[in-house]
Amino acid sequence: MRWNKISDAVIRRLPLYLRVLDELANEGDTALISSQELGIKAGVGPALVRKDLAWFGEFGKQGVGYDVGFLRNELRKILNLEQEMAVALAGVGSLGRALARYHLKRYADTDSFNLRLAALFDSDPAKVGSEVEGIPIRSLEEIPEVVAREQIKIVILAVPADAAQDVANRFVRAGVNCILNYAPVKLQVPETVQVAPVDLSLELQRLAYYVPKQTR
Amino acid sequence: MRWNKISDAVIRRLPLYLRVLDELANEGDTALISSQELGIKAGVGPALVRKDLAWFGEFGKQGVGYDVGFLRNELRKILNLEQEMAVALAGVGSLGRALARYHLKRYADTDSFNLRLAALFDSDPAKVGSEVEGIPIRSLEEIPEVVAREQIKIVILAVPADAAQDVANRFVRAGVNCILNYAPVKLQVPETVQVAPVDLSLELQRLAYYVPKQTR
DNA sequence: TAGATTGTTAATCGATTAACAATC
DNA sequence: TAGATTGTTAATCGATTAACAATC
Repeated sequence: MRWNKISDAVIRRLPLYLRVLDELANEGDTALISSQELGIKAGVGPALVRKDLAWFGEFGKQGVGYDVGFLRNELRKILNLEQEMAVALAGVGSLGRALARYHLKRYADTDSFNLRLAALFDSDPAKVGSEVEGIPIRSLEEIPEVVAREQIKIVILAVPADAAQDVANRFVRAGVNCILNYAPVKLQVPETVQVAPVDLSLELQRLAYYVPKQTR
Repeated sequence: MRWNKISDAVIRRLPLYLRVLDELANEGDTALISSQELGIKAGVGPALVRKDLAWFGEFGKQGVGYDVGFLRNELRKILNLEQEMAVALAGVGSLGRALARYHLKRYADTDSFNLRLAALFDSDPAKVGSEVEGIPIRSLEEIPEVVAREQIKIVILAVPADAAQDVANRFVRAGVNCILNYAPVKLQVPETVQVAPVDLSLELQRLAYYVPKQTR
């Protein structure tokens, strides 16, 4: 299985398809689905659904469609969701704390996502040593050790803007190559590292453009 | 000023440019900037910077570049950021609460964004009536009245997945046409309504794809 | 004036859609 | 077999990049 350079646009749609398949699997009454139906439920054209899936193999049967359970399983394999994935959260402010709770609650029981919040980090010595939801808060110095021990693969950055790059660097040096970044900063990272930026202010400013000018 | 159908890809980059200009304006020592420099700082090619800006007018001078203060001001006008914009937050769980604090803190002093968190809503009768950061929590029934009175233009949805569509509908009916959606649900809205989806689990599942399989 | 950089047009690149032969 | 739907190739569409004349 060596899929060189599949466009990120494709990868972004796979979790969308997976979500639809999860729902169908839970309801339990649909064993087969066509690219047509899957597309409608995921908000994607049927041709694009087939093209996306075809990058990874031949998962369907002509004249029949895709087996829900089988395709779901293949997507889980492709997306690397079969094994437990350890995640760290850096920055235990109010946002970080909320994200910690949110993730714990949300992914504890999600069928196709085996996420484990394995560590919390904060630069504030007053916080280090205390616990959130039973997980101890550690200092930034412990990053290399804890990342290695807990096999952490993804870090959620919820630190202030001016600390984000430094903290990101620490995790990258420790071997983490996936960052979910809540800080309003464009992180400079090596090509091998993937960043998912979640930038509230950019989104809100974008939305403001669509507010009708008259009534404003 | 009637700019018909400018691509959303363009609109998404404007807040990026604005952020760079804000920083330069704060430092105060750069009065002029070329598309080259602006592009580097925003992570965009210089030709694209010029093309994006040219959709809205001729803001630069040949051989000179763009005036930082002037361009910043024009972008603020284009993005509708000159006047205070009232925002509501629906769903005062731990995530909603954190977002409320986060927004209040972050945008209280940001120079080019005049956002006011004008109302909180929650369906839980036990929460209705209490306050967060001095803002009372209201019931969903009060949406039409409060939206009209407070001139709310944007809603941040931080409600559970199964409530999201209903709450969104209520705000759309009340006249709100911009939604920042934290619920892991694809909202069905009229064409006139803009949704910015912030979907943690999709992002995390996407990142998981890039986790090296060997070490996993 | 000479040098620099814009605004804009043409060329390229990539992603989506349409079409259809293969086949279940 | 007939009907349906895949996997895939070709056509279209849109967005980015390159190039350059206009001009400060």
